[in-house]
Amino acid sequence: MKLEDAAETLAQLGNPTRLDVVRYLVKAGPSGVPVGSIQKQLKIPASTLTHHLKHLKGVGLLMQKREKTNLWCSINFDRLHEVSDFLLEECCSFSLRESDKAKTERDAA
Amino acid sequence: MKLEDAAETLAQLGNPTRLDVVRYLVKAGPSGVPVGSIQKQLKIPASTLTHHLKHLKGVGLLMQKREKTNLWCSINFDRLHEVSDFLLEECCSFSLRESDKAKTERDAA
DNA sequence: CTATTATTTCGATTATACTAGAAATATCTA
DNA sequence: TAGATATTTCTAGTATAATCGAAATAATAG
Repeated sequence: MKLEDAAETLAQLGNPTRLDVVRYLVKAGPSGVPVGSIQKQLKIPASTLTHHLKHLKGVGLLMQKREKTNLWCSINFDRLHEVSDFLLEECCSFSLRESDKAKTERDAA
Repeated sequence: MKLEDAAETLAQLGNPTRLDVVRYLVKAGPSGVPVGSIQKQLKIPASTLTHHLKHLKGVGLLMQKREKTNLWCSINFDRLHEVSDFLLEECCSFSLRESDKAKTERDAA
């Protein structure tokens, strides 16, 4: 994942309203939920919600599928994983080293 | 981690310049690097860099420690983990289910 | 104390994002 | 087709962020 893409995706996740939506969609699971359910559950005005969904779709975090009058929304889990992986690239080995240091210090005490 | 804090932290990570800094600090490891090194390596104007470092410090992603004329910067790995954990809370079980589905489909074929 | 290097503050410009009501459109059901 | 429900577009107000040069401050070495 390129830095610019990761930054853009993280920026979209960095809005409280959108993060709330994402969290809701994660909990909803792969089958997803209609736009209207999100709106009612999270109490977001319809136009505001549409605006945010467009953003999430724009960075590939959101998938949509129409069924009758409802538009079902679901999270793109792979994308979410890509972003969190970007955040942690390389860093796990370092934090392990930190943990080892801490452990070593405890052992020495 | 509270949603508001996660959103604020993600928003700070969602700027290309800052994410570049974070990536650089992650690679630098726990010992960190001086502000000036970041500035030269990533070619960010000093005042711009100070501005971004303030943001990163504000959400607890950056730790600083003065040593002679240099101000050493290092990433707070724990904080980075907290954020990525927030992104993935609950979602791993779902993506496992998806993997299981995929596996099931492969097995059936 | 002076010079040097490192970092921050100030200030101004420019651009972009958030929010949500009202009206418009889309999709279905009867 | 009419009526109901779902979703989007339009629009406008308000707020916040990114950028960086110039000047100011901090910390040290000689």
